[in-house]
Amino acid sequence: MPEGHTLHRLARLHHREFAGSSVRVSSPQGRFARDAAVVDGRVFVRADAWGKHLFHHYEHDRIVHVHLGLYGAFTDSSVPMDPPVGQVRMRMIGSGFGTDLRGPITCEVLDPPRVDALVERLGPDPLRPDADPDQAWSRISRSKTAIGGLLMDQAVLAGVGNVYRAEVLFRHNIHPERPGRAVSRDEWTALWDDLVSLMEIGVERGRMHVVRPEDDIGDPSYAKDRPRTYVYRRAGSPCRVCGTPVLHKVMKARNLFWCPTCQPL
DNA sequence: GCCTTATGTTCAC
DNA sequence: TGAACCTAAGGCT
Repeated sequence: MPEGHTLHRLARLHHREFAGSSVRVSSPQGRFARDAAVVDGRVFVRADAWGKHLFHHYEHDRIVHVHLGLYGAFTDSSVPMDPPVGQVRMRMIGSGFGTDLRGPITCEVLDPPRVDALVERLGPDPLRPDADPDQAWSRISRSKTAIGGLLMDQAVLAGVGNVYRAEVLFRHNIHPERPGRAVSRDEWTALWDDLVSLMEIGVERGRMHVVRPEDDIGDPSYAKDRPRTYVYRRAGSPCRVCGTPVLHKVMKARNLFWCPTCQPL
């Protein structure tokens, strides 16, 4: 589930497993081969994440930038690793830990100025301690755009994706199509604080957990492999709070879900 | 074996 | 606004 929490969890894992020693980096599939050769064998200094972007900092100012896109994923294993299976864009082998990256939308080597330029285009990330929610508020409070769209705009807020978008708006009884400037300052503060805690839980558990215990009532048809949610992917099912069928529409090519009773316009 | 689906982004029109 | 793109899994035939 590559929303911001996934990338921060990966950054934490990669930092723990790779930082401080050299890493073998290759591209079994070939598409990252030229860049892999640049960092192969260098010392891995640190990993960090901003929004949905992951950065591996190697010695001598070379940074591997990864964006998972819709279905990129890392598969971890012990060392020695088995021969690569499928389309492995990047293989990393450390001492005792290795990982394969498949299906990212971006995997490239950058220098520090290019990383700075990239990060400059991103809004505050609720998972970063230095994040300033006022920066997002200044955009939201002046915008006619729907809050559901603004939360997904990485230049406004970095790291929130379609699931957190739907769930946090439900938790605060805000209709996703309400204009940003019709969101009050207090509502925004509450939304931000909630995103911080929900996404931190996501990092800790490696899985989204957004349903309050008192609302976590049975839903036997719910697929095991997706997070238990209030509205995301629950179109037609009764709202966990009021029982009204959850609504769905496609908005700007993304699936949007909400409860018309709990989230009146 | 083929079709659909997905938590995202970018580019063309 | 729609299409394209990166890949794998699940449901279907």
